Amino acid sequence: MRSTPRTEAFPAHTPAAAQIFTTVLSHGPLTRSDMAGRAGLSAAAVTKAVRPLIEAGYLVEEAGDEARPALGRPANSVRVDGGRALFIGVKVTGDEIIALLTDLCCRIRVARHVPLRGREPQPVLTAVADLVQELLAEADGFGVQVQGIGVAVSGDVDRAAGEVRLSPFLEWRDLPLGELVEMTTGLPVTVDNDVRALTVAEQWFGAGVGLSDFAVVTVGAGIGCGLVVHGKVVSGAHGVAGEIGHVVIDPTGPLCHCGNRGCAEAIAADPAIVAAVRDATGLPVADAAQAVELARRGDPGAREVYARAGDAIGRAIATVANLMGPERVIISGEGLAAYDLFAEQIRDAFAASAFGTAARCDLLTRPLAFDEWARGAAATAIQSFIGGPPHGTG
Amino acid sequence: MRSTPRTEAFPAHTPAAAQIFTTVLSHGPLTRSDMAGRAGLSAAAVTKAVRPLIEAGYLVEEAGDEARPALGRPANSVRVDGGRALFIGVKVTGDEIIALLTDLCCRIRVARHVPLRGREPQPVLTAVADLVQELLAEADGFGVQVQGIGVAVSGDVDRAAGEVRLSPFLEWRDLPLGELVEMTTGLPVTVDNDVRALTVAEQWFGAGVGLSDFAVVTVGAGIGCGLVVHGKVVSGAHGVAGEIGHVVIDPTGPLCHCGNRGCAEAIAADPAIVAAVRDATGLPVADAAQAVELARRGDPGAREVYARAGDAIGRAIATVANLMGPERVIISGEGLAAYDLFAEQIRDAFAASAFGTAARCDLLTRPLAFDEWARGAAATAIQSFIGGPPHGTG
DNA sequence: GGTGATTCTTTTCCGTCGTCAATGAAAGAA
DNA sequence: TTCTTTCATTGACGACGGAAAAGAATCACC
Repeated sequence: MRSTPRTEAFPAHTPAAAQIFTTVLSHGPLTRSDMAGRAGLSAAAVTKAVRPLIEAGYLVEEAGDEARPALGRPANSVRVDGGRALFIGVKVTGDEIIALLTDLCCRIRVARHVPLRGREPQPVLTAVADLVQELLAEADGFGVQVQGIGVAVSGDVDRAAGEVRLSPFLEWRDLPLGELVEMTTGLPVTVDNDVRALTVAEQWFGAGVGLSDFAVVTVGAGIGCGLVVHGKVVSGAHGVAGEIGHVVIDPTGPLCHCGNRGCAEAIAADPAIVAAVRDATGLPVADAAQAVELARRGDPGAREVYARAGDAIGRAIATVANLMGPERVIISGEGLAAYDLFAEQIRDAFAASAFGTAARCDLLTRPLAFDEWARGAAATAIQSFIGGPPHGTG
Repeated sequence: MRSTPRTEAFPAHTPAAAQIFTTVLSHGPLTRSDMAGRAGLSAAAVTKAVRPLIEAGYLVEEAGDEARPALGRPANSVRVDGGRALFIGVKVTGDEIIALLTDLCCRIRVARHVPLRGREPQPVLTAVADLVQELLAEADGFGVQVQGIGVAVSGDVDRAAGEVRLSPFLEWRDLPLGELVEMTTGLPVTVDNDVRALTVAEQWFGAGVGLSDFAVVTVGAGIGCGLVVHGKVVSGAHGVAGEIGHVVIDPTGPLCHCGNRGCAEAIAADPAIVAAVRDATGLPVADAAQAVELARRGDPGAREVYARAGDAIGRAIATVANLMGPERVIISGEGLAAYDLFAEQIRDAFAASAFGTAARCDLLTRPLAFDEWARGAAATAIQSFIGGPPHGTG
């Protein structure tokens, strides 16, 4: 039997140190004067912040011999030692659990997933605990301690309290998930909404690095949106934000489960597309993969459905851009498998609906690996571990 | 001839002092321990921050003899001395200029407005300069120095640079308005977008006090929206945000000047309403006042137009609520004169379209006096004068 | 009218953090 | 070798805010 995992504290005792560290984490190897510039600190402050982090092994000096400016003392780059700590990210969906072991740089070391039968908290918790134990065993193999667990769940999640307030997919309500997982694992647990977790991953390790205002739009079983404004992920006063799926695109459109007609989700989410393709073609299309295939083979009905979906997504994104003026929108999600089928419509609809300079916003697609959601969860765990102030603009 | 105005620096040398001051400014008279609690500082820090502000006359001790808890040393309340400094707020619209003299608490002392003939920068600047001179003369009468001028303009404004990048109403482009007004007045000038200015006024002096996430929606000649997220007004990466007017409500609706169909502005802004009422009734309705009157007298066509407008506004607000989860939405603007005609539809449409806990968001109407826009401009001037970090959550 | 209890406020001391300016270090250039 | 350039470190310093203790103002009680 394994002894209870021990976690250690991250040695960033000052806000500046945490800021320096996240800067290096996001922007790869940096020289000390680079850090000073990006973080808006003096060189002296950087030296003082970096030393304990190097001593603790979280940062390492790098023999940065690339493209020196040939004059003056060469700069010493510093980078994060990803192998210094491990984290576990868990994504719980309605029918499976995905769990990852990642390093401090959020690089995936091991991935596991198990199908899920029941949705009661009890069996789900047991399955999560089992997966976590497996990954902890793997971590032992690396000889590195796991410092935290992130759990991502769709729905209304209170990260600070570690509680799932309402998850329609899982039919959970007011579940102190963080506490429960903490009890079975003995590790610090961060619970967050899945889209927000993905947004954190993009902000720290992805296409949102260095941006203070951007959005992540996910297309798949549902349509979601994570927002970063003023350098921080938006949670909303009541814990819910980014509900782009229920932006009404066409008041005469199909009925949505929320009760309205023509929500983006009722037009462009996978179930809606499958249903619409079935309607249009009369064929017994069972899932999104079949719908995509049909469209790729040129079925006009199916193609039309995808065109409409792309239009809806583009207009939903334009709505976000008009309201918040992000610098970039990152489009992601399982639904991107069909991107070739609606890319044009998304861009056209966005261009037509974005108003004024909002149209300057940069649209970026990012194919979503199946384990990306769990990676988001790991990112929240890393965030909690490092603590300190939220990611700045640098 | 008056001597060149001299402005003084605000004596809040530490961020904590500025925070304390804005807390008192927004939350009225406060005892020192109240401030400490709200600002998250120690009592000692409050004492140290308050003293220089009292010495400089910006704060004054108040004989707060109301409802003492009967035990212990009575608390001394402190409040802002509004009369300590004056500010000028100017709102430039397509056909008139409104200028206000306000005190430090943004209370209006004197209001002036003049019609505007040309829209060229030159005559507008002259008119602004004349109005400002008049108000400076009034300020002399109070024996108090004017410490800054705020100018609010619709369109794309870069506050930091003091430039109007694009104002469709005024047909201005890349105009260094701040610099120009500063030259003619010798006072520090803050230039900002009109809706954002109004939002600042609500955040510091209105219904947004103490909220870290809220929205201001204005209904009138256009439909606008100011957003506060994480305690700061959202400006967007490209200077534009809150373009709620071009959220598409009904893709089959009337053509909007932006080129799309069924934008909120194309349904619910004054010109759209007037046009629709004309269409519906066949009467030569000239302006919003006549349309309102017609509807109030029970004309079914006009009533229907207002009902549709209310529905559009409610859905636009729900879109904002779904995306950013504000704690409150403040509805304002000249269009509120017709509030009785569409209040019900706004609330119904909002309730129907707001998803999940976003519906908990609190809808508040705030009748807009004609000079409220200029007051927003004054608020931005006050904000610039005080400097320091943006308004916190407290 | 003391004396004590209670609460608000101020004072004093102290630790922390980050900047400034000077110094040291590592290269290439002259 | 010596100078120049750039990066990095050091130590002195000052600003800021917190902890704790003292002071102040009131009421309750004897």
